[in-house]
Amino acid sequence: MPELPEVEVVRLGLAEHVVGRAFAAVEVRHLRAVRRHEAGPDDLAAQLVGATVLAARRRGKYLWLEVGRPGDPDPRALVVHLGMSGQMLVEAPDAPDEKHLRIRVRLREPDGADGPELRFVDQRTFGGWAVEPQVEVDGVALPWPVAHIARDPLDAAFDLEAAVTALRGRRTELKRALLDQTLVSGIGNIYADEALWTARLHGRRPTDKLTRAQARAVLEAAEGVMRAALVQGGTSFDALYVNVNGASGYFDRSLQAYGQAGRACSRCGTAIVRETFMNRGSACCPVCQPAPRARRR
DNA sequence: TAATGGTCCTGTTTGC
DNA sequence: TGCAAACAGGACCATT
Repeated sequence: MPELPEVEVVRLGLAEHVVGRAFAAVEVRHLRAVRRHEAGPDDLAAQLVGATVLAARRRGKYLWLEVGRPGDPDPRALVVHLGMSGQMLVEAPDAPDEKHLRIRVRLREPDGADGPELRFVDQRTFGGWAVEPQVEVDGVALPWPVAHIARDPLDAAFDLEAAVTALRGRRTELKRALLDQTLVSGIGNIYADEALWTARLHGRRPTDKLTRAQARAVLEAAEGVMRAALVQGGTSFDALYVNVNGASGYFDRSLQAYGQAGRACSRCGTAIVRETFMNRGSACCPVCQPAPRARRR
Protein backbone atom coordinates (compact mmCIF):
# COMPACT_ATOMS: atom_id res chain seq x y z
CA MET A 1 0.00 0.00 0.00
CA PRO A 2 1.44 3.35 -0.90
CA GLU A 3 2.07 5.40 2.21
CA LEU A 4 4.22 8.47 2.49
CA PRO A 5 7.59 6.93 1.51
CA GLU A 6 6.10 5.23 -1.54
CA VAL A 7 4.29 8.36 -2.62
CA GLU A 8 7.50 10.35 -2.29
CA VAL A 9 9.30 7.87 -4.53
CA VAL A 10 6.57 8.40 -7.11
CA ARG A 11 6.89 12.15 -6.77
CA LEU A 12 10.62 11.95 -7.38
CA GLY A 13 9.99 9.89 -10.49
CA LEU A 14 7.40 12.32 -11.79
CA ALA A 15 9.68 15.28 -11.08
CA GLU A 16 12.31 13.63 -13.23
CA HIS A 17 10.21 12.26 -16.06
CA VAL A 18 7.07 14.35 -16.34
CA VAL A 19 7.86 17.91 -15.25
CA GLY A 20 8.54 20.05 -18.31
CA ARG A 21 6.37 17.97 -20.60
CA ALA A 22 2.85 18.94 -21.68
CA PHE A 23 -0.45 17.07 -21.86
CA ALA A 24 -1.27 16.30 -25.49
CA ALA A 25 -4.27 14.01 -24.88
CA VAL A 26 -6.07 12.53 -21.90
CA GLU A 27 -8.14 9.36 -22.05
CA VAL A 28 -10.23 8.40 -19.03
CA ARG A 29 -10.95 4.71 -19.22
CA HIS A 30 -12.67 4.23 -15.88
CA LEU A 31 -15.11 6.75 -14.45
CA ARG A 32 -14.35 5.90 -10.86
CA ALA A 33 -10.78 7.12 -11.33
CA VAL A 34 -12.08 10.67 -11.75
CA ARG A 35 -15.01 10.55 -9.34
CA ARG A 36 -13.52 13.34 -7.25
CA HIS A 37 -13.42 15.61 -10.29
CA GLU A 38 -17.00 16.74 -10.03
CA ALA A 39 -17.26 18.26 -13.50
CA GLY A 40 -16.58 14.87 -15.06
CA PRO A 41 -14.00 13.22 -17.30
CA ASP A 42 -14.43 15.51 -20.31
CA ASP A 43 -13.84 18.57 -18.18
CA LEU A 44 -10.79 17.00 -16.59
CA ALA A 45 -9.32 16.29 -19.99
CA ALA A 46 -10.17 19.75 -21.27
CA GLN A 47 -8.42 21.39 -18.36
CA LEU A 48 -5.26 19.36 -18.83
CA VAL A 49 -4.77 19.25 -22.59
CA GLY A 50 -2.29 21.89 -23.64
CA ALA A 51 -1.03 22.54 -20.11
CA THR A 52 2.57 21.99 -19.11
CA VAL A 53 3.60 20.16 -15.93
CA LEU A 54 5.42 22.77 -13.87
CA ALA A 55 6.19 20.88 -10.67
CA ALA A 56 5.51 17.66 -8.77
CA ARG A 57 4.56 18.17 -5.13
CA ARG A 58 3.38 16.13 -2.17
CA ARG A 59 1.89 16.41 1.28
CA GLY A 60 1.33 13.26 3.25
CA LYS A 61 -0.11 10.69 0.87
CA TYR A 62 -1.45 13.31 -1.53
CA LEU A 63 0.50 14.01 -4.68
CA TRP A 64 -0.12 16.75 -7.21
CA LEU A 65 1.27 18.12 -10.43
CA GLU A 66 1.13 21.87 -10.89
CA VAL A 67 -0.13 22.45 -14.40
CA GLY A 68 -0.40 25.60 -16.47
CA ARG A 69 1.60 27.70 -18.83
CA PRO A 70 5.28 28.22 -17.96
CA GLY A 71 5.52 31.16 -15.58
CA ASP A 72 1.86 30.87 -14.66
CA PRO A 73 1.45 32.72 -11.34
CA ASP A 74 -1.58 30.69 -10.35
CA PRO A 75 -1.23 27.17 -11.71
CA ARG A 76 -3.92 24.58 -11.16
CA ALA A 77 -3.18 21.27 -9.55
CA LEU A 78 -3.74 17.78 -10.87
CA VAL A 79 -4.33 16.06 -7.55
CA VAL A 80 -3.48 12.38 -7.50
CA HIS A 81 -4.25 9.97 -4.70
CA LEU A 82 -2.93 6.46 -5.16
CA GLY A 83 -5.40 4.91 -2.75
CA MET A 84 -4.42 1.35 -2.01
CA SER A 85 -3.16 0.16 -5.34
CA GLY A 86 -2.56 3.17 -7.58
CA GLN A 87 0.49 3.42 -9.81
CA MET A 88 1.81 6.25 -11.96
CA LEU A 89 3.73 4.80 -14.85
CA VAL A 90 5.76 6.56 -17.52
CA GLU A 91 5.99 4.29 -20.52
CA ALA A 92 6.55 4.13 -24.24
CA PRO A 93 3.26 4.57 -26.16
CA ASP A 94 3.57 1.13 -27.68
CA ALA A 95 3.82 -0.63 -24.33
CA PRO A 96 0.85 -2.98 -23.91
CA ASP A 97 -2.04 -1.69 -21.85
CA GLU A 98 -2.09 -2.76 -18.24
CA LYS A 99 -5.11 -4.76 -17.14
CA HIS A 100 -6.16 -2.05 -14.71
CA LEU A 101 -5.25 0.99 -16.79
CA ARG A 102 -7.62 3.77 -15.70
CA ILE A 103 -6.25 6.94 -17.29
CA ARG A 104 -3.85 7.41 -20.21
CA VAL A 105 -2.05 10.66 -20.95
CA ARG A 106 -0.05 11.29 -24.09
CA LEU A 107 2.79 13.65 -23.24
CA ARG A 108 4.46 16.13 -25.54
CA GLU A 109 8.08 17.22 -25.36
CA PRO A 110 8.96 20.92 -24.97
CA ASP A 111 10.11 20.94 -28.62
CA GLY A 112 6.72 19.65 -29.76
CA ALA A 113 7.76 16.07 -30.40
CA ASP A 114 5.68 13.15 -29.13
CA GLY A 115 6.70 12.05 -25.67
CA PRO A 116 6.02 8.98 -23.55
CA GLU A 117 2.71 8.14 -21.94
CA LEU A 118 1.79 8.77 -18.35
CA ARG A 119 -0.54 6.03 -17.14
CA PHE A 120 -2.62 5.74 -14.02
CA VAL A 121 -3.08 2.09 -13.18
CA ASP A 122 -5.20 1.14 -10.18
CA GLN A 123 -6.50 -2.32 -9.41
CA ARG A 124 -8.83 -1.50 -6.54
CA THR A 125 -9.92 1.95 -7.73
CA PHE A 126 -9.59 3.63 -4.36
CA GLY A 127 -7.32 6.19 -5.97
CA GLY A 128 -8.10 8.88 -8.49
CA TRP A 129 -7.36 12.18 -10.21
CA ALA A 130 -8.95 15.63 -9.97
CA VAL A 131 -7.98 19.06 -11.31
CA GLU A 132 -8.40 21.71 -8.63
CA PRO A 133 -7.46 25.32 -7.93
CA GLN A 134 -4.88 26.03 -5.28
CA VAL A 135 -5.46 27.94 -2.08
CA GLU A 136 -2.97 29.45 0.33
CA VAL A 137 -2.65 27.75 3.71
CA ASP A 138 0.07 28.83 6.16
CA GLY A 139 1.83 30.66 3.36
CA VAL A 140 1.94 27.57 1.14
CA ALA A 141 -0.11 26.96 -2.01
CA LEU A 142 -2.12 23.75 -1.67
CA PRO A 143 -4.77 22.22 -3.90
CA TRP A 144 -8.22 22.60 -2.41
CA PRO A 145 -8.66 18.91 -1.49
CA VAL A 146 -5.31 18.97 0.34
CA ALA A 147 -5.97 22.13 2.35
CA HIS A 148 -7.14 20.21 5.42
CA ILE A 149 -4.20 17.78 5.45
CA ALA A 150 -1.60 18.37 8.15
CA ARG A 151 2.11 18.60 7.42
CA ASP A 152 3.88 15.24 7.41
CA PRO A 153 6.95 14.38 9.50
CA LEU A 154 9.24 14.68 6.46
CA ASP A 155 8.08 18.23 5.74
CA ALA A 156 10.88 20.72 6.44
CA ALA A 157 8.39 22.90 8.32
CA PHE A 158 6.94 20.05 10.40
CA ASP A 159 6.65 21.19 14.02
CA LEU A 160 7.15 18.17 16.26
CA GLU A 161 6.31 19.92 19.52
CA ALA A 162 3.10 21.32 18.07
CA ALA A 163 2.18 17.84 16.87
CA VAL A 164 2.87 16.44 20.36
CA THR A 165 0.52 19.04 21.82
CA ALA A 166 -2.16 18.35 19.21
CA LEU A 167 -1.92 14.60 19.72
CA ARG A 168 -2.32 14.89 23.49
CA GLY A 169 -5.21 17.27 22.99
CA ARG A 170 -7.29 14.58 21.33
CA ARG A 171 -9.56 12.31 23.31
CA THR A 172 -9.30 9.13 21.31
CA GLU A 173 -7.14 6.07 20.92
CA LEU A 174 -3.52 6.51 19.87
CA LYS A 175 -3.60 4.46 16.68
CA ARG A 176 -6.71 6.19 15.42
CA ALA A 177 -5.02 9.53 16.03
CA LEU A 178 -1.91 8.44 14.14
CA LEU A 179 -4.06 7.53 11.15
CA ASP A 180 -5.87 10.89 11.24
CA GLN A 181 -4.38 12.86 8.37
CA THR A 182 -5.55 16.18 9.80
CA LEU A 183 -3.32 15.70 12.84
CA VAL A 184 -0.13 14.38 11.24
CA SER A 185 -0.21 13.18 7.67
CA GLY A 186 1.45 10.36 5.79
CA ILE A 187 1.02 7.60 8.37
CA GLY A 188 -0.98 4.58 7.25
CA ASN A 189 -1.74 1.28 8.89
CA ILE A 190 1.68 -0.23 8.29
CA TYR A 191 3.78 2.63 9.59
CA ALA A 192 1.40 3.21 12.49
CA ASP A 193 2.00 -0.34 13.69
CA GLU A 194 5.73 0.06 13.22
CA ALA A 195 5.86 3.39 15.06
CA LEU A 196 3.81 1.99 17.96
CA TRP A 197 6.10 -1.00 18.24
CA THR A 198 9.20 1.19 18.22
CA ALA A 199 7.76 3.49 20.88
CA ARG A 200 6.53 0.50 22.92
CA LEU A 201 3.01 1.84 23.05
CA HIS A 202 -0.28 0.05 22.46
CA GLY A 203 -2.59 1.47 19.82
CA ARG A 204 -5.49 1.62 22.24
CA ARG A 205 -3.72 3.91 24.68
CA PRO A 206 -5.82 7.03 25.22
CA THR A 207 -4.14 10.04 23.65
CA ASP A 208 -5.04 12.40 26.48
CA LYS A 209 -3.18 10.22 28.98
CA LEU A 210 0.11 10.13 27.10
CA THR A 211 3.09 11.98 28.53
CA ARG A 212 4.78 14.44 26.21
CA ALA A 213 7.74 12.05 26.06
CA GLN A 214 5.52 9.18 24.92
CA ALA A 215 3.76 11.27 22.31
CA ARG A 216 7.09 12.57 21.08
CA ALA A 217 8.52 9.05 20.97
CA VAL A 218 5.77 7.66 18.77
CA LEU A 219 5.91 10.60 16.37
CA GLU A 220 9.69 10.41 16.13
CA ALA A 221 9.39 6.68 15.55
CA ALA A 222 6.96 7.31 12.70
CA GLU A 223 9.38 9.75 11.14
CA GLY A 224 12.27 7.35 11.55
CA VAL A 225 10.55 4.36 10.02
CA MET A 226 9.31 6.42 7.08
CA ARG A 227 12.75 7.88 6.42
CA ALA A 228 14.25 4.41 6.47
CA ALA A 229 11.64 3.18 4.01
CA LEU A 230 12.25 6.16 1.76
CA VAL A 231 15.98 5.46 1.62
CA GLN A 232 15.30 1.90 0.50
CA GLY A 233 12.38 2.66 -1.77
CA GLY A 234 14.17 5.56 -3.37
CA THR A 235 16.89 3.30 -4.62
CA SER A 236 14.64 0.88 -6.42
CA PHE A 237 12.99 2.83 -9.22
CA ASP A 238 14.52 2.80 -12.65
CA ALA A 239 14.57 5.29 -15.45
CA LEU A 240 11.37 4.92 -17.38
CA TYR A 241 9.24 2.99 -14.98
CA VAL A 242 7.98 5.05 -12.10
CA ASN A 243 7.13 2.21 -9.84
CA VAL A 244 5.00 2.83 -7.17
CA ASN A 245 3.80 -0.29 -5.88
CA GLY A 246 4.46 0.08 -2.18
CA ALA A 247 5.84 -3.37 -2.07
CA SER A 248 9.44 -2.28 -1.75
CA GLY A 249 12.06 -4.55 -0.25
CA TYR A 250 11.57 -2.65 2.95
CA PHE A 251 8.44 -4.61 3.70
CA ASP A 252 10.17 -7.95 3.67
CA ARG A 253 13.32 -7.04 5.50
CA SER A 254 12.58 -4.44 8.07
CA LEU A 255 9.08 -4.76 9.45
CA GLN A 256 8.95 -5.49 13.17
CA ALA A 257 5.22 -5.68 13.82
CA TYR A 258 3.01 -5.30 10.75
CA GLY A 259 2.30 -8.65 9.17
CA GLN A 260 4.51 -10.42 11.71
CA ALA A 261 1.77 -12.11 13.75
CA GLY A 262 3.05 -15.33 15.27
CA ARG A 263 6.71 -14.43 14.84
CA ALA A 264 8.93 -13.58 17.77
CA CYS A 265 9.26 -9.94 18.75
CA SER A 266 12.86 -8.99 17.96
CA ARG A 267 13.18 -7.23 21.31
CA CYS A 268 11.75 -9.73 23.77
CA GLY A 269 10.97 -12.92 21.85
CA THR A 270 7.26 -12.93 22.64
CA ALA A 271 5.00 -13.83 19.73
CA ILE A 272 3.56 -10.80 17.94
CA VAL A 273 -0.23 -10.83 18.13
CA ARG A 274 -2.77 -9.62 15.62
CA GLU A 275 -5.85 -7.75 16.71
CA THR A 276 -8.69 -6.13 14.85
CA PHE A 277 -8.91 -2.41 15.28
CA MET A 278 -11.02 0.02 13.28
CA ASN A 279 -11.91 -2.87 10.97
CA ARG A 280 -8.26 -3.31 10.19
CA GLY A 281 -5.50 -5.61 11.22
CA SER A 282 -3.17 -4.42 13.91
CA ALA A 283 -0.04 -6.17 15.05
CA CYS A 284 1.86 -5.56 18.26
CA CYS A 285 3.99 -7.20 20.91
CA PRO A 286 1.83 -8.01 23.94
CA VAL A 287 4.81 -7.64 26.31
CA CYS A 288 6.60 -4.58 24.90
CA GLN A 289 3.29 -2.84 24.15
CA PRO A 290 0.94 -3.65 27.01
CA ALA A 291 -2.69 -2.81 26.36
CA PRO A 292 -4.26 -0.23 28.63
CA ARG A 293 -6.15 -1.86 31.49
CA ALA A 294 -9.50 -0.11 31.31
CA ARG A 295 -11.06 0.98 28.10
CA ARG A 296 -13.78 3.55 28.17
CA ARG A 297 -16.40 4.08 25.53
C1' DT B 1 -17.26 20.37 17.42
C1' DA B 2 -15.11 16.10 17.84
C1' DA B 3 -15.40 11.35 17.79
C1' DT B 4 -16.79 7.13 15.59
C1' DG B 5 -18.15 3.38 12.66
C1' DG B 6 -19.73 2.02 8.13
C1' DT B 7 -18.79 2.05 3.19
C1' DC B 8 -16.60 1.98 -1.18
C1' DC B 9 -13.73 -1.56 -4.49
C1' DT B 10 -11.65 -5.99 -6.52
C1' DG B 11 -7.94 -9.48 -6.48
C1' DT B 12 -6.19 -12.77 -3.31
C1' DT B 13 -6.42 -15.84 0.50
C1' DT B 14 -8.82 -18.74 3.55
C1' DG B 15 -12.28 -22.04 4.85
C1' DC B 16 -15.90 -25.30 4.30
C1' DT C 1 -11.69 -29.62 -6.14
C1' DG C 2 -14.74 -25.79 -6.21
C1' DC C 3 -17.10 -22.20 -4.54
C1' DA C 4 -18.18 -18.64 -1.16
C1' DA C 5 -16.77 -15.79 2.37
C1' DA C 6 -13.27 -13.19 4.45
C1' DC C 7 -9.63 -10.03 3.91
C1' DA C 8 -6.82 -5.95 2.59
C1' DG C 9 -7.29 -0.49 3.92
C1' DG C 10 -7.31 5.36 2.89
C1' DA C 11 -10.59 8.60 2.73
C1' DC C 12 -15.10 10.08 3.04
C1' DC C 13 -19.61 10.58 5.13
C1' DA C 14 -23.48 10.12 8.15
C1' DT C 15 -24.50 9.71 12.83
C1' DT C 16 -23.90 10.41 17.70
